[in-house]
Amino acid sequence: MQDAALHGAQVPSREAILDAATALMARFGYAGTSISKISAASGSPASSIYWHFGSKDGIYLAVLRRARQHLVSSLPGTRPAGDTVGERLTAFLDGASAAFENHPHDLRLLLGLGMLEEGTGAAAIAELGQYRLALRQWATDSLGHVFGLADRPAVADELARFMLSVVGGTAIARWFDGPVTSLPVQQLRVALLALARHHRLPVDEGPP
Amino acid sequence: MQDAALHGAQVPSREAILDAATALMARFGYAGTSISKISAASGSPASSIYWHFGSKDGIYLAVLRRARQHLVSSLPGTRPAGDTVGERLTAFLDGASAAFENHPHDLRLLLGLGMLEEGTGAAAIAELGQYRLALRQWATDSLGHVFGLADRPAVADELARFMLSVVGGTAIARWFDGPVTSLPVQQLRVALLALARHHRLPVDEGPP
DNA sequence: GTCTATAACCAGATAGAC
DNA sequence: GTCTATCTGGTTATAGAC
Repeated sequence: MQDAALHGAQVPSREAILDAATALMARFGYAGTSISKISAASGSPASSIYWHFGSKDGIYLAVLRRARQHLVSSLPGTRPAGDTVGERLTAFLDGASAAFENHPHDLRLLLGLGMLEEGTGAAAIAELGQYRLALRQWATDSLGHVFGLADRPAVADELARFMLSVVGGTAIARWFDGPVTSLPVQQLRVALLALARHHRLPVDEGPP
Repeated sequence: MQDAALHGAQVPSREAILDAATALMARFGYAGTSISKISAASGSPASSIYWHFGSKDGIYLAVLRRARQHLVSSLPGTRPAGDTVGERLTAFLDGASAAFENHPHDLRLLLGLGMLEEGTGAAAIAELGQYRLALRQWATDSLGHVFGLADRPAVADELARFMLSVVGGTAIARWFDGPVTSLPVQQLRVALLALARHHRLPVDEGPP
């Protein structure tokens, strides 16, 4: 497979193709997105697409890579501000909610395209794994900082998994219900605090 | 579209076709499943498939219908047993976890095939909505009974949505990680109890 | 109800001029 | 880097014998 990076030139059409492919694949999935649709949506002929990406798998891989970069670089830092657990947790959840709102495409790509196994290249599958790992790492680090869990990584990991389950489930609900549905920040707050207490973590919050 | 029901005959091949189509669509999605693959997997020629279901949309609709029936009929009743909130909640979550383990196909169909909008028939989309509603109704009724929420339906609905978000997110994690991942029953228990307390519901459980 | 055969079309991918 | 033209194969769907 050829790649524009090897040729050194800056290619505006490359980005346009990626934009179109991202939107289509987030909507219709990998199998449901054809080269000709990408061609029509981006304005570039099919041969240009192949010149840039070599194959349909190549486009998919490039789309995933860019989506991961976009999403990860839009995440807030892993040290949410605040003097108390409650403040830091609020800051963390607000940041997560904002990222959730601003990157529906990228999330859908991660979630919806998990269905491939056969029929797609190993590189794309690996990229998907990286995508998911990056999110997990971010959540684990952030929650570790919120609750002061440097010495209890297992607990941080458990909280992150639970949190990401809710994120994933909410993303599903969103693609049925549309943008009305957003992250249930309040419930997540209550749930995460309860899980922290359940692990006997010091949580400086009582009933109001 | 024709339909075997109109012809009155019992058709064993119909079920075989549906079995094959269910497995394939749960794995590869709607667009990724072709008639010829269903034909090869079920042993019936393509023309038989069209005789039974009329179109690819027709197969999809029938697959969804049957998956919904299977899943819904496998759910435990909406009145989990127990004298205390804690006991009823445990019974409810154990039942949900069992259904989750036993019906990965049916859940995947619900979740993964949400990506269609265009390109698939309106009837199939409506069926998907029914599918999802049935699950929501079951969760709402069950949690209403667990916490005694006959007079506070909004709270029951909120708890059900939160619970189903976790279920959906876990289903996603499962199709990355495989059957190792199951419903986080313990965390769900802690979270749901905390949300109930947050709504000032009487919860007969303190720290042990 | 199931078979073989096939029509009509669209998919992924490539060739070669420019 | 982009264009037009094209090849090959798979796709949905149908026709008509049995």
